[in-house]
Amino acid sequence: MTKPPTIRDVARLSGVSTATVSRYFSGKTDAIAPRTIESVRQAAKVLGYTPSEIGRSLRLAQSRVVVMLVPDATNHFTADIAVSVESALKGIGLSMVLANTGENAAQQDRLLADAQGLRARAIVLQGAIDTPRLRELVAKQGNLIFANRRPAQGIVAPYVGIDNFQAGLAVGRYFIERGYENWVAIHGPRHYFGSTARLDGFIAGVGDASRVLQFESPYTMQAGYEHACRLLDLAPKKYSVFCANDMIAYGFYRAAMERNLRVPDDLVIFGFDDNRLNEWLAPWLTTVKVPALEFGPAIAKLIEMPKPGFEDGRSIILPFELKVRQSA
Amino acid sequence: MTKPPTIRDVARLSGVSTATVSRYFSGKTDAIAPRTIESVRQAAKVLGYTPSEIGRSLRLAQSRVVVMLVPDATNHFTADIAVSVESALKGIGLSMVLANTGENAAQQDRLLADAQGLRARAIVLQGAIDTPRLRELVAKQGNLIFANRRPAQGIVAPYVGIDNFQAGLAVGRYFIERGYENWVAIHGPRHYFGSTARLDGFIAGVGDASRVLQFESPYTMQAGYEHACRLLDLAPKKYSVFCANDMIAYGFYRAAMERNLRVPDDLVIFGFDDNRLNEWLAPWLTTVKVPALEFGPAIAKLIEMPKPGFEDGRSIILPFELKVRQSA
DNA sequence: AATGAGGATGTAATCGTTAACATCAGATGC
DNA sequence: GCATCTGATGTTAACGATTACATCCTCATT
Repeated sequence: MTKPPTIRDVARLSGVSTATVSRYFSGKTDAIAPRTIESVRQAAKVLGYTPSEIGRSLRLAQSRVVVMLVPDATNHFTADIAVSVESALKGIGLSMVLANTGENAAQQDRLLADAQGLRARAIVLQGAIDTPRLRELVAKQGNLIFANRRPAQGIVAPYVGIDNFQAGLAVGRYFIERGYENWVAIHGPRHYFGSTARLDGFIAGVGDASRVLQFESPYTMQAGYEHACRLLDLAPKKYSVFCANDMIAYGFYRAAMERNLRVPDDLVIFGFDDNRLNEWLAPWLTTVKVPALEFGPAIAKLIEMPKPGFEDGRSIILPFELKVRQSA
Repeated sequence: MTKPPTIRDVARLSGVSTATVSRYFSGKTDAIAPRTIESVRQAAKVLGYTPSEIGRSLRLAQSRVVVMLVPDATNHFTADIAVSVESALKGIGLSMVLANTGENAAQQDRLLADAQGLRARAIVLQGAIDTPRLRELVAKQGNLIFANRRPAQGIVAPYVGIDNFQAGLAVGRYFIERGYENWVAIHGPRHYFGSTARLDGFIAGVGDASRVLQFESPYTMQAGYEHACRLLDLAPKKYSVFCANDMIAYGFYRAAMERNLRVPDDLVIFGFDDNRLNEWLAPWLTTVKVPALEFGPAIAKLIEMPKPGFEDGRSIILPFELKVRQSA
């Protein structure tokens, strides 16, 4: 209704200068007389004053906002990472803005511009698409952090996440070790950095690219379902399928169920991420566990690091784990 | 690295005043000569200039940020609403900040203060907890919007969502119609406004409160699971269970599976929300469909509405739908 | 009593943008 | 030729906070 009280209103009411009020709200209380502190506190309370983050940001040329760009906020794994980051950031006094790129390069670039406009303290990208604008921003701002997928060749910026190649490798080796046949890899979109790292690792693991059926796929249940339908109807076999994430695996599984196929007797399915739904809704899914909740602290640490930390592209590699369950 | 260019830098480079540059970036281009437009455009591009949202917000005493407070961002239904709102807001030039209250009153109040500090254009609450601070804010700022759960008695603010009482009523009537017995209601926490509206509706629907076993529960799978274990072990019966949301229903179902109970022969389960996972992972779940994707446009409309819209607590009631599947 | 130290507080410039108002050049009307 | 108008652009005072620097006061010291 009425516009919010400013530092000046508080100063006037408590009979001090704006400088003193500012000191009070920036925690420099040991330089203020106790009586003054009390009177400022009172006045602020009476007026219902909250310092304007905007005024402060302008003055300090530094906002407390961190922008997180995600390809799909309804992906449970993505959401887990976002929650973890948000809560870690709050711990160091920062807010998180979440925005969806919808796996769309133009949309991503628009959002990057927005983030720049907000003078974001940092920009965290879960699944970035390689565009000129992105490269420009990395070079000029140097406050971008790549989460879960490494930046493309030639982009120097810190990365937080597992080693996707090694994870793919581990799955591939597991396939060999167990003697699985009819390998299928449903991998993520090629425009995502590191989306293919998993695939490359997997191929290195099984040791023979020519025997791997490869499909490029969006990271959705729908896509997994469709790939499965095509595959299972055209050339039914006992496939061993490595899916780029759990969503794709869910979709694949559903198609298999509809055809009365059983895991692991008629079909082997591997997912990736081990999002928290698995425990409840897909306790059958063998997958690679990525520690979603460790992203927040790692990213917070990176942001608090003095600038040089960004510039030399320091990264934090998290551990992964093969989670073997019924489907393999 | 280097600090970002300002409007002054652009003005200097293109040889015009800051006012002209400002006009260009606020879209008042029809008052500028075409040649000037071009030179400003060029200069901005060369410098990589993006207007500072902070400077603009300060000057306009109005930010373009909308804060959304959610009790649990990893709940898929919540995430769907958030995505819908975010995308609708982007359509009208606003950004969304997402924050988790973690179902915690103190945390909610802290976040409300943060939102106030950001001078948020609006604050959207998915599941608000009734606190003095909340009431104060509603009265003083008048820019709060309640989503999915109505505000408590005495709080006048717009609401977007279904009529929870009517939905509960429909479920209760369906129970009667189908002749279900052994009614159980696992309802949400009492401190959520409207959490009990569903329960009250349900009781009105079945018509006899004394025959309804009631449990208060957090909105989690874990909680649903635990309630189910206790109930099914202590006094096994063919229960007909109305869960406060789908998560609770998932947990309940898992416990039932572990005991080799089948739906609907040994057990009837109703969920609530019909989040998008159901289609893929829980195609058996009977539930009340709440149109998550309609929240965004509705909320955007409310925010664009001139102030009086807020003040008289105008609301948008969305339709719901009983989605009967295998579990009932 | 004069000096100085040091603690508490005030003054004022500044951050990047917008917009009301001022200015100015050229076109128009008489 | 002068007044007037119009369209393009410039000048400048905000917006709300922070902070370097200045000031003032009180004591302690000599």
